Formats: sequence, C-alpha cells, structure tokens
Amino acid sequence: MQDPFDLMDPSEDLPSTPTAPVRPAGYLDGLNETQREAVEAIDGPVLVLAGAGTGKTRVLTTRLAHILMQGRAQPWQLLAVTFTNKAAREMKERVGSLVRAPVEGWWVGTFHAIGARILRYHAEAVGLNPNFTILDADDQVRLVKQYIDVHEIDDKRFPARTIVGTIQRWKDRGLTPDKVTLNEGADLAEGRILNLYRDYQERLQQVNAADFGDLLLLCLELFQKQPEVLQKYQQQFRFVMVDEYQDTNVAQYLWLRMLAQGHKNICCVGDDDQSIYSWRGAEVGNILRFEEDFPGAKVVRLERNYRSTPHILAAASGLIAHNEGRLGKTLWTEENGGDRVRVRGVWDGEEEARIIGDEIEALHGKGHALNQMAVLVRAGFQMREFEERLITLGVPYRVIGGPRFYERQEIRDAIAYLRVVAQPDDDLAFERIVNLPKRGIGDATLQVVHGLARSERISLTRAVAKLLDTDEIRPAARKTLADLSEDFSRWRGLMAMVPHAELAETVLDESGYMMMWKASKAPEAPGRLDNLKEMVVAMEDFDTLAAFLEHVSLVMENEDSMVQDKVNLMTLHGAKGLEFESVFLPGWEEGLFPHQRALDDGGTGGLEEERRLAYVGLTRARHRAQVSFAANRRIYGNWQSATPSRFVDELPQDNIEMESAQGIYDRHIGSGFGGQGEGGFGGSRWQPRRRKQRAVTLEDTDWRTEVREAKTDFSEGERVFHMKFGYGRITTIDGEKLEIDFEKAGTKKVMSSFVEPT
DNA sequence: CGAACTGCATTTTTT
DNA sequence: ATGCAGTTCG
Repeated sequence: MQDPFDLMDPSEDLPSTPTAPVRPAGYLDGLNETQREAVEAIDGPVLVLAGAGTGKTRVLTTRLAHILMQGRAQPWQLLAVTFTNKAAREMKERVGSLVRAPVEGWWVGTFHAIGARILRYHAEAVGLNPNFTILDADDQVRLVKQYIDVHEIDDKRFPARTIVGTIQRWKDRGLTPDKVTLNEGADLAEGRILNLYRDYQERLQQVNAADFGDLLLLCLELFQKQPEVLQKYQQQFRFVMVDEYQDTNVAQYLWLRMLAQGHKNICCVGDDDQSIYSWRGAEVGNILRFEEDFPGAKVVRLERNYRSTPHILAAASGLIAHNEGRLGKTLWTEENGGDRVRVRGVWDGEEEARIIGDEIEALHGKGHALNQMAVLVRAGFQMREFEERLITLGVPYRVIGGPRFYERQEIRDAIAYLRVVAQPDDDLAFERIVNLPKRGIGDATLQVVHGLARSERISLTRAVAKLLDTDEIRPAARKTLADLSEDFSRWRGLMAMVPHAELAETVLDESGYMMMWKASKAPEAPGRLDNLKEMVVAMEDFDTLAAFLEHVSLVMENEDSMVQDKVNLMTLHGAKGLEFESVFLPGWEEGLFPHQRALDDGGTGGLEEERRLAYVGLTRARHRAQVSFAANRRIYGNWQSATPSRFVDELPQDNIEMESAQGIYDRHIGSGFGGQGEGGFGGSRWQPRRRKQRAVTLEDTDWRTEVREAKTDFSEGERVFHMKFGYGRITTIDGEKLEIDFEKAGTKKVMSSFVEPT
C-alpha cells in the first residue's frame, strides 16, 4: 500500500532541470495512497475532494513542493490562491519548510492580494493609477451614502449597508453595471440601485480606488481588453492551485478559468460538504460542476480522516447524509475507541452555559489544555452567556472574531491621513480627516468643495486647491484649508526623504491628531494613543508606505495569540479550518440552529447550508464533542420556548449518548418536537419576516440626477448669476477662475462652474 | 455644535 | 436587553 521508500514512480519520472535538487523525495513520505495520488497528479485538471481532517493542506503544500522538486516549474510559474491570509500564510510556511527556501515574492496569496498585484502592474488599462487605493467596507458605505440622496433612494428600505451588499453580490457574480440584467436592476428601487452602482463605479475611477470586488472584476476586464496580457499570465502560471474551492464565487471562478485556460493544469481542493458561505456569494455549483468545466478532470477523494474518533466521524457523516446533491464522500478512520457524541438537553440557556462551563473546568482539572477546547455557537449574541459563565468560574477564554486592530477608529483615522499623503485623490480618506481634529471646516464649506469636485469631476484635494484663490469659501475656512493643503504638500515632500514610520509620526503630530487625543479626557483616549504608537512601530516592518497601506487594506486580520492557554469561543463559521480536542456545540434548537432566517430566505438550500455548518462544527472535534439544546431561551429580552433542532434527530443514535432532563427531549413522540403546534420558537419574533419589497410605484421611474454641465466659455463683461453672490459682471477671466464685480457683494474671485449666464 | 432622545433591528464575514 | 443611528433640542 503505502511504501514510504517507494520514493518515485519511474513512470512519473519526468525530466528535471539541472537546478532541481538531487535530494530524495522525502517530502512524499508518510502520505497515504490517495494523498499521494493527488500530489503526483500534476498535469491536467484535478479536483481533490478533501473531507474534513483528511490532510488537505498537506496535500496542497506537498504538491506545490513536488512540482518544484520535479523541476516542472520555477517558483514564479506557480499560482496558489487561498481565501484568507491565514491560509496563505500557512501555505507559505509549509511550502517554505518543504523546499527549504523562503516563499517570498511567489504567487501564493489570497484571491484579492493576487488580483491587486496583477492590477498594480496594469492599472492604466482599466483606468486607474498603479497607486490606487483599496476601499474597505467603511469607505464603501460612506461612498454609497453620498449617492443615496442623489438618487432619491429611500434609505429606510435600502440602507447604505444593504446597497453595498447588493453591489458586492453583483460583483461576486462578475456583473459590472452594464451586465446587470434589466429585470434584476429594475427590480431594486425602480432601477435606482443600479444607477447608483453606475455612479459608484464612476466615482471609484475618479478617486483612483477599487473595492474588494473590483480587485477581481477589473482583472477580468483587463484580460478581456488585453488578451496579450492574459496570455502572458497563462503562460507564466504553468500550474494553478486553489484552496477551499467550494467557497469561490462566480467572479473568482471566471478569473481562475481564464488564467488556467492555456495549459489546464489546475488543481482545486475543496469539500462541498463544508460550503457555508453561499450568503457571501460562494457558489457550491463551482465545485459540483468541476468535471464539466474541465473535461477529463481527475477526481481524487481524500476520505481517510486523521482527526476525529469513529463516533464523532459517524455522527457527522450520518448528519450530512441528509443533504442532497452532494458529490459524496465516505470518511473513515483507522482510529478506535473514543466516546460517543454527547447530547444534552437542558432547561434554559443559563443551565447550558453552566454544564458546559463545569465540563470545561473538569477537563481542565484532569490536565486537558484549555487551548484544546472550543465552544462553537451559531450567532454572536450567544457568546455572552458563555463569557459570563467562564468569568464567574475564572476560566480564561478568548473570543475569536472580535474587533480588529485596523478597524479601530483611531487607526483608521491615522491611515486616512497617510492615504491622503500617498494618494491625493483619495476622497474618502480626505473626507474622513478634513475636519478631524476639528478645524472649523463645516458642512457649508464642504458643500462648496463637493460641488466643484462633482461638476468638474475632480477629486476633493484638487477642488480645494482650485478654490483656495477664490472667494467661494469664507476666509476663515479658506485659511484653514490652505494650511491643510500646505501641510499635505509638505508631508508628500517628506515621503521621499524620511522613513515612513517617521513620516507617520510627523503627520499625526503636525496635523494635531495626536494632540486631539492627548487633550481628550475620554476614558479610552490613552488606549487610543497607545494603539497609534503601536501602529507606527508596526509600520517599520514594511519597506514602503505603499506596502504598509496595501497590508492594511488586504490583511485586515487578528493576530491570534494562540499561545496562551485559553478556551476558544467563536462562531461555527469562524471555526472552519480549525480543530480542537473537545468541542461544545450549544444552541441546537429549531429557529436558532438551523437559524430561522436561513430557513426563511434560503429554503431547502438554506437548510442544507445550516446542516453543513453543523457538520463543520462536529468535525472540528478530535476526541470529544458535546451538542446541547435548551428548552427555554431568552432572546432579545423575551423568553421563548424552543424545541430541539432537527439536526439532533438526524444524528445516528448509535453514535450519540443522550442525556436530557425529563420532558425536554422526546424523540419518538409525534414529530419529535416538544408539543407546540408550530416548530421553532413560540414568539412572533421567530416568524418569517416579510422580506419582499413593496410593489414599485411608477411615479418617478425615470428620475435621473440632473448633471448640470458647467459652462466654460464666458467672456469678459458678460452678466452672470452666482448662487451666493447674486448678479454681477465678469471683469477678468483666468481659465476657470473668474473675477466678477457683483452688484451687491462687490468684487470676488469665483469658479466658473458656480456661475450661470443670465 | 454637542448631548439627549427616539426608533429599530438584531446570522453567519473575508478580502 | 441592547446598541446603534438618525434626529432633535439646548
């Protein structure tokens, strides 16, 4: 079977380049037969169906090393994409240790990081400068907000957040504004959302920015516009590898397909049973269709599980078997023994937290590391209960998925300053800091700046520059803006002179931002100052300011300090890819898990995704898994009675050990639910919500923003009207700057775009 | 311009 | 219950 000394199959022995190390292929040792099959299937399309705990990462990294060791490609000819930075980092580390070389500068990274890298080389082709800004969620929302009024969209029905989501979903599907079908576009607020999308894209272009979706979408555009560029990459990337393929969205799929089309050496690793991100645009269809998309694909199933005990594995397998439309895998293990999955029915949430807390304490007392225990909840609000209990018990814990360093307000403010320094056209960053600290730049002033920026289609920074020697802005504000402009010019000059960490210090200091927090007597102020210092220190790890900013936009992550021995508290989604000795799965109740919302708007597909989530949860456990449900739970302040999740019933009886208080669980009575007519929580809060939008009204279907074309060809002596200064006669013309003798206001310098002929 | 008030929603989340 | 966002009042 697996002979560790059968190092190389002669039939697979392909000519190696002279530079290939002559070291025996020790890296293949210890792979099982199927893993090895996956590693050695180098040519042509390959789909590796990797069940939970079957050594997926190992296969991926070994395969990469194998290709290199075989001399089939040089490092820069490999493309390996992941979803998260964490996965990318892990891959780099493991490949690095296999080939004993640093994996620096290789094409190993997240879809977005690699997309950005490609775009920076070819930015001009898609209308951007190479130093374009990458927007984050916050910027997106603020940008959309600016257009909600313009398009007369009811922000009650369509909050900015939702619109950003809609645009994102379109982008996930590879849809630029012109590709959104009329039907779909017109459906949303009479097409106004689609119009907003159009403006949004145009604005991004103007401010030289791209959002996350664009990092892929613009690549697609680039490849279409410039086939020779695509061809270059197709030739360069002789081997393409993809992790978590079940999570790819349409845009990513198209992106991969284009890049791999040349040689078709693409290897996708994934598990359809762990697809839990459809709500974020992931298309399970991509993995289900792989063999059609890439004819002649070799499919390798990794089914031997190295993680969990037989009962846990069987329970998870029995559960997931209730799903239809799976590619199907049968996980097995050579391990023996182990306990059954424990299932506990309790009276209420408090008791549930108590029994789990006690169990954690007991295990800890028996010498089990807290690190190796995890409580996996369906939704964030469930965590509080456990936190409280663990605090009471004095058991240290960590919450995974909390707020991140780079999302803190002060860090984002500081970064906004740096963004404006690095990229003057970055309007979103400019807006964020123009009056922070307070400088007396109020709405009125900004209105004027915005007006000019919009009518001239220029950035705010440029608009400000133009307005400085006019009288459009009242003197006090003008002075302030002039000073600020000057500061930025100076800082930009400094950029080439001093190290960027030092530059950051200077900027934060001279802008008064530091002073603002030093003067603040808010209790959190000192912490914020510390964070700012920490950021400056962190900047030293980067070669350039641009590199730091790229890091901040693309690597928004928590540095998980897994070193300390603490119980892990996280959502089921957050647990994907992790494993623990003991796993606690509370809240298995109808309405909560499966979540009512998922059921309402996902239908059967929604239920199946919830079931996959349950499967993911169970398969995180190595030795112990404990599922629990409560008969009563307080949700948003009201007590609701709950019935056990259908998933509890779906666990094979032979693999579980049920212990439930009297009357809380009775599997064999009727439908198995605790006697209420309706499933789910009793209260109306758990009833399906009406989600469909009200019918469209016809009245203002054709409403469009009126874009007033600024008249540019004024002549001296012409009589004009100005919104603020009234009527006057032009005395001097200097490009767009006019000097006008106003009848009431006297002589003023104004911008031509603020003036209309009479 | 900032503090207090009101209404409202409240799954999951990366990049 | 709770927090957040938008609005209104001093």
